[in-house]
Amino acid sequence: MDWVTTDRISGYAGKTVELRGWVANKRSSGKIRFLLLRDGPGVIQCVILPDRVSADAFELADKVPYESAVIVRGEVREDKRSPGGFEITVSDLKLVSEAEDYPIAKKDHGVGFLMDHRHLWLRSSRQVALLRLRSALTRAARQFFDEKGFIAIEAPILTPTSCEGTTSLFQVEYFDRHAYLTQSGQLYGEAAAMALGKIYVHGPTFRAEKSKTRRHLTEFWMIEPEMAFWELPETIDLAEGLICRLVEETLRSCSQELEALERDRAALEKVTPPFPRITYSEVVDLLEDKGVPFVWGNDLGADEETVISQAFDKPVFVTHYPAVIKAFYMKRDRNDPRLALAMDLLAPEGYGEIIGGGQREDSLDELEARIAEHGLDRDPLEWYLDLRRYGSAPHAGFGLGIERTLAWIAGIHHVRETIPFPRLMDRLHP
RNA sequence: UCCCCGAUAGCUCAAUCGGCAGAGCGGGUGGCUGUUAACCACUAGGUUGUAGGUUCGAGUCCUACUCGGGGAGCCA
Repeated sequence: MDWVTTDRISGYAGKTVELRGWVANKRSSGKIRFLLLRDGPGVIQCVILPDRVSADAFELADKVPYESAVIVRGEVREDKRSPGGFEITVSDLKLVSEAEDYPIAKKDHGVGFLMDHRHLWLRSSRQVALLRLRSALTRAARQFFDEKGFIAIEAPILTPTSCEGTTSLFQVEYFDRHAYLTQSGQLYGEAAAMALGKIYVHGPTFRAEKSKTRRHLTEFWMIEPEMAFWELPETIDLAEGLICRLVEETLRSCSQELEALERDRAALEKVTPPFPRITYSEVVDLLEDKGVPFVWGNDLGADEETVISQAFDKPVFVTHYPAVIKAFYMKRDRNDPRLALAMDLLAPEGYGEIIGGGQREDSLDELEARIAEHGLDRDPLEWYLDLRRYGSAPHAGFGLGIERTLAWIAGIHHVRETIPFPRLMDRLHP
């Protein structure tokens, strides 16, 4: 007898199969009992009738606690009354492991309780949908770069110093000295781009900022492409292509997940090229038109980002920020040295910045001056300066935040649900 | 670090003006041959976050603390 999973069940109509999974729910009506079996790929309703199974199995169908592991054998039948269209008429039900009282009920839980039980919360349909969508999203992103000839590289997670010199880092003991958890793979990505041409880093990132918002985690994942001999405009095109690909792929292959998440497809269908591209200075004018007080030279806060993203129904690129509010490695605009060749992509619906990047400073003299201006320690960056000493070339790249992108595409409120085990300022467990 | 809100049964919450601590879900028992977060009946379940204060009387008012949630700054 074949062990079949629910995603392939439609090919087995009329056949007797075995399914292995967990008791997601059960209902009974006297002499007929229903058991919802969750097997990972999906959920299927199993019907237990007293004249089709042993007395023990019929009894078990009533007594088996939620989330117990079971093996079901029975005939696959198409039935409109069953959620999902197919159901199993059970001929045998075996208990693999009886569960203790399951803490997560069918309804009404607070976020704190669910986060304490994250290891079990993952089993719920919404979380399963989110994690499947996350997997589809990272797969699509990597395919997008692979198809274009990008080489995947890994950046170190333990680093000797800060990449950007601004944010707080997690310090760890490293033999007789200190090391820091990386806040970006970018600098290493630049070195790899000089070796391989076009590369991307897909890896974790750590920020010790005491941020408590729906957009922040202390540990999150980025995909960071870096391209030698590329400049800002084509880098923006690449970012636009990536986002469109991710949305297309979601709409094409994740309909069930979007439905489970009750995500409005129409909002995603609007995400087609070209995205609006506005400069920082134009943003200042836009904010003025909207009656939001803002001074040129300040960084955009959450309120400003919300106003900007609400002015458009697709993601919007903001470019040419004042250099002083951007990282030391950003290349200055030749036409206006106050500006950096930077670009951020703001997601619609208030999800904030999902991409940040731009063209890198490729002049040794300029970069040395920036390091000094930012008050950074030069010694640990000598290797980075070498990239400008030995065949420096224009280059550019960006970082895509996986969790924010997923939160936006999935239409969920908080990024903590977009990663299996979120790390937050006040939460390191489970 | 700052601002706001909260903590009552295993879970989600209610409790009027300061006056007998309750409901739904989950658990247990029983019923029901097509249920869809099934339903119906019965049942068990409490040091109201901690410490102090005001009061004849505190879940309710006051102070401190602890924990949690939301937001800001910073950022992806």
